[in-house]
Amino acid sequence: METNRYDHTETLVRHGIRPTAIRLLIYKTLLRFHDTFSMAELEDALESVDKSTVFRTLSLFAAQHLLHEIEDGTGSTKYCLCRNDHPCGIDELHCHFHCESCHKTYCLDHTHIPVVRYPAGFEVRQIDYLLKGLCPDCCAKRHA
Amino acid sequence: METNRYDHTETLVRHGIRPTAIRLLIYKTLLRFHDTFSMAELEDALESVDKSTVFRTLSLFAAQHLLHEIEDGTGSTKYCLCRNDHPCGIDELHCHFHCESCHKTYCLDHTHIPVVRYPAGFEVRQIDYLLKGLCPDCCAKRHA
DNA sequence: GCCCGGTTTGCAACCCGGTTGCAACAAATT
DNA sequence: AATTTGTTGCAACCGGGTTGCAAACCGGGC
Repeated sequence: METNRYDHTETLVRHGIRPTAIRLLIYKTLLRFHDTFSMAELEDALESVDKSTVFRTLSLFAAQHLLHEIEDGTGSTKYCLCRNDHPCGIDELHCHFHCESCHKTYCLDHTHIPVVRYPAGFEVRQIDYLLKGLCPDCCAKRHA
Repeated sequence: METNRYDHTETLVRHGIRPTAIRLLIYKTLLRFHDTFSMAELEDALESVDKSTVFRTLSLFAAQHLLHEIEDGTGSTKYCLCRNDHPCGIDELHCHFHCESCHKTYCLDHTHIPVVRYPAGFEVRQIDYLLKGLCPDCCAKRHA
């Protein structure tokens, strides 16, 4: 629908990103992922777009604070939508959960990262908080 | 000194690791790192040992809970000594700090990982807590 | 409408940390 | 000593990520 298309252009522009056709396509496609996604997953969902373009677009989106980059311990970076158009403060970040069985990484929206007391002298800019274990689906499967 | 050598054999055996010469050498060498270290750093400190041996030894040490594996967002796994000889509970884990300037990763001993309230259904086995920013050295340099 | 410079894209090649198969070797078992 | 099991080095591989380069594209000035 037209309104959507317009919204997406708007969104990119608001983040200082030139809204090319491919960028709009990539943005539209990544909205299909509700939790986090990897570059490879996005590439698969975008048969016709080159890997390097996907890579550069994701890097750009992340640099412009349209996406968060997440390390989930698998060695492959995950991405998720950011709600803000500026570098997020620690109080604006949420926790993530990585399932050791299905390897899906969840955004725990509605959580805030608890702040630990750390030694003086460190200047903290960001905190990654990653829970690991079994997700509800995999817990259920195990008992089935 | 002989006592040290004995201690190291003891340590490996206590963790269910056969104390071969190379493993003792690797263990002795990794004790030189006070915070965390990467496989590459250890390899450099061990000119004569093959990369695959270092890799397999670190994997073994981690599996036997002699080492912790840490993701610091650089994509290269870091290791640090574990004080326990069993899988650590969440209350036995400490936080880490990764300096975005010098790329050193610190163990914040004496910290405990604060536990967040997460949705029901998830079974949490482990938590990674990673602070990022500037370490004391790099803060000081910046103001110099 | 057309040209120009800067930007974006696709392709191919590369990098590098990590990982594996295999053969040689050592150590434990009989 | 012979057999079995575990360990090590070597070389090759893997895959995610990254880069150089040329072609395609876009937007502004004429």
